[in-house]
Amino acid sequence: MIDGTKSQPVPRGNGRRGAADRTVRVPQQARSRRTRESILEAAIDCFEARGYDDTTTASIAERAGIGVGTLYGYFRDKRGILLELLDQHVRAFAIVIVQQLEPDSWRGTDPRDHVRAIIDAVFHSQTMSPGIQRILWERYFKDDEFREPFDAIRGTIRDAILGFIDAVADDPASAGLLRELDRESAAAVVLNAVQWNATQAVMRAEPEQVDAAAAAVSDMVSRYLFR
Amino acid sequence: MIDGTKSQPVPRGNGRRGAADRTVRVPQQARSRRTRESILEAAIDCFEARGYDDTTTASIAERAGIGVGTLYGYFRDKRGILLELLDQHVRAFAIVIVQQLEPDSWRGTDPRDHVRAIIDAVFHSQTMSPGIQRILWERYFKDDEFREPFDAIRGTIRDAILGFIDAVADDPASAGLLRELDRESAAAVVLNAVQWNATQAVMRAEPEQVDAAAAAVSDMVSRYLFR
Amino acid sequence: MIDGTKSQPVPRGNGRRGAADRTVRVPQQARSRRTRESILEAAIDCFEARGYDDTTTASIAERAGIGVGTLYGYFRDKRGILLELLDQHVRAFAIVIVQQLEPDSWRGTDPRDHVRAIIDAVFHSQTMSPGIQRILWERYFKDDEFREPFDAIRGTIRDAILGFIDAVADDPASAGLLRELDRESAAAVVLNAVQWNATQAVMRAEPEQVDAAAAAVSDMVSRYLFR
Amino acid sequence: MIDGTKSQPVPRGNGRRGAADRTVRVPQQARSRRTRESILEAAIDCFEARGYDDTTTASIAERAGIGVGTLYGYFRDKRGILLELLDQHVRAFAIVIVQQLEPDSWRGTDPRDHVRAIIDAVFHSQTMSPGIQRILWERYFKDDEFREPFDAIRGTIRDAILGFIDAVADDPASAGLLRELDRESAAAVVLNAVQWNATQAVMRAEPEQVDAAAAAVSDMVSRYLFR
DNA sequence: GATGAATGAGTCTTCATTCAT
DNA sequence: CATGAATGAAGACTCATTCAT
Repeated sequence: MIDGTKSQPVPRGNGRRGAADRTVRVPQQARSRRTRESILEAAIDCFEARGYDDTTTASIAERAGIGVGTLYGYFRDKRGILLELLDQHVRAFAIVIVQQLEPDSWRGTDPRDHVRAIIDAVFHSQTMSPGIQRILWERYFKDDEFREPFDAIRGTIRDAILGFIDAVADDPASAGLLRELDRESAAAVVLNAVQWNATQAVMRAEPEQVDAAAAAVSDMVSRYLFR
Repeated sequence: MIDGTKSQPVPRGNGRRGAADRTVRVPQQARSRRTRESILEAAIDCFEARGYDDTTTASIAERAGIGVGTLYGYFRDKRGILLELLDQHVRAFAIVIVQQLEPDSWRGTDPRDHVRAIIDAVFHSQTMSPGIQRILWERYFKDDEFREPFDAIRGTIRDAILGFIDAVADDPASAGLLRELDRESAAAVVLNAVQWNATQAVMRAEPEQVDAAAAAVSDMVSRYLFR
Repeated sequence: MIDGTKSQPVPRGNGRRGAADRTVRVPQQARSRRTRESILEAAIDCFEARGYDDTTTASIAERAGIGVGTLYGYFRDKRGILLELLDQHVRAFAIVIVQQLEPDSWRGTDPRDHVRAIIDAVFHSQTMSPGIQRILWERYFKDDEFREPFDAIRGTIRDAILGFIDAVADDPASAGLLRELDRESAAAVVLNAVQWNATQAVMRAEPEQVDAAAAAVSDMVSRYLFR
Repeated sequence: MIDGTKSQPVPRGNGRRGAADRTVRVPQQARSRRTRESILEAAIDCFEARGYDDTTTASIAERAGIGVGTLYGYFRDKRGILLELLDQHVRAFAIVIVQQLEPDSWRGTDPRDHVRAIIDAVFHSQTMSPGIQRILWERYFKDDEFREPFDAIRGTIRDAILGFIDAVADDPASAGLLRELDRESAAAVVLNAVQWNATQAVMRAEPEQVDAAAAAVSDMVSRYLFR
């Protein structure tokens, strides 16, 4: 999905590819694709309602209106479904961020405004429902195989931030704007600061707080990066 | 949550109080206390080795050198043990932070230096082993009843930060040092930024990175709070 | 079972005849016959590699290069395939034995030499791969419906042995050669002794042992039957 | 069990000992021992009624009047129960045979009579119910880990037979009685001949046939071994 | 005739918790 | 107080077979 994108190499992959891929249908036909979608939707509903561990594959299948066996035709196992959700949601999200950080996206505007805009977008993007987000984080801490693709995506974003910082430094139009920094660390620190504040904001989901937090984080990051 | 509270009564307790406290002994006898300790130690070892869900109560009991039944004399259930661990470790940690943020601890010194010192301490405090920390976070996202006391502690720290900011504002010696801020939001944002960066640093555990990250975060927070 | 039968109509068939022969095509067309063969070959490969229970019909179909559904056009079910294998392999084997035991095959030669030759052939005939043989025996003990055709074939062979004994007794050229025996029991006992020793030899498959065992069994049987 | 026996080292063992023995209670207490027995009895009933694969652990537990979990406290798993049955039945049986073949058991009597007596005993010993015997053989062909202990026991018996043959050869009282033989092969061949004929006889279980078969096998073996 | 997606019944095993001793 | 045997609910996953295309 979002395949045309030729920019950043946001990491792909379902994990255990290639090995014993058994049956796992690769959906090309229309109906197949729709079945796959319905499973994913059903999974989201179930995961949000009862959490990952307490969701049975049977309940997902039932909600999707198919047999359990069918579900296993589309996904290797329960984790495979969540992995797909991670892929869909987080990657789509990451791609946007990465795109926004590319020079072409901001050249000509004030980097500070751009930072503010991106952070605002991060806070307000409802790409992912809070429920799934919580599940994703839970698995992040619990499941090593899950943390890997998750961290890969984080790494991609961090690199994009670093690229952004470098680009600002090199941009004549922004001469002298950037502070003296350990850019590597700065990129990571900014990523974490934004990510965690956004996560907390989304998880509490009080609209006003979200705006205030977004503003505060923008302020902090701008002051940190720029003079 | 514990919102107006300016004082810092670092929250106590085992969570589910009030229900039916049944047997759960409050150990006063020396031997009882030692047994309780040994359970906690055994639990830490097991949790770190295999994670929370994959640790059986039987294995904890065995490692502690007692019978399974005995374990249930000291803790309501498996979660009760982790809750206690949260209490012990996180509270101890929180108390130190809160203390450091009290006016008496820094009056006379440059607030910027103080911030740097505290953040440095947070990053380097080995209070909690990475393994347990990971498990604590996992439960944070998974278990509502767990999130509650966890957030309570976070609230306490955030309040302490807010108190610190207010104190700096009111301190004649620091006149004009503090930036114009939405202090409530600032406190929360700073807490999140520091906490998550520290967590990531500890979880990856590369010494140099830790130092660099600590420095970067200090820099960011100082620039944000102060002129 | 086929008791009085002196003639040797080596039993045919797929077993469950008469029920509802539904689709199961009797292949007359050339291509059909080849498809049937390819299924059988694929089944042998799969059964040998993973055993009967652990072989899926899907894997057989895949190896045969056809769809699962197609497979069910040629065989009633999974067991039907093994039944066919039993039929093909064991019957072919039985026919040879039975033939060798017919008077026309040995009249004129010393019966003792003939016994030795047949037993030698049984031990060395590679008619059936050890893998399939093991599976056949496994089903023999497990599946009543399977034991039936298997025992029918054994009965045929036993009858042939009995016929051989009788013929030797009646043969003027071998006058006085045969010992006084309960011929019915003798035939069964000899069959079992040869069969089981050959099975064990094949299953262990150590060349020298096979020769030694064959010689010993020949010796034993000859001494038993003849003066 | 039968521990005092200082003779032949009939192989012991439950297979997977030592590794992850988890809980598996070693029953010493009276009640424990009785529970263990009741599980074994229930298992025999179930295995005979429905076969090994079609017997659920739940049905065994139910018949034994205990919870499923309890069953797993006494046996590693379903196979562990059958392994124990193998151990109890086959070993007890083997020990008797081995004992009978020891010089002390027959010195002074005619070896031919002794052989006849032992073979008769083998055919008539109801040590093992036909149902379980069938199951045991089924697993023998199917389950590698099962074949091992089974073959170990067979090896022990074969060695005992070999010892018997050697003893007869060396016994002055039986001078010249033994035929010239490849004794190794002879021992194996005799074992197989007796074993398989006995198995078939038991599985068909027609009393007269059993007697006739036993007599015939005795005759064959005697003629083979002795002048 | 061929296909292969869909089906769903069926099973072993784990483990937190209790309670009789 | 300590013990540890007993409990039994609960769930992921497989695969032979069918049938609409």
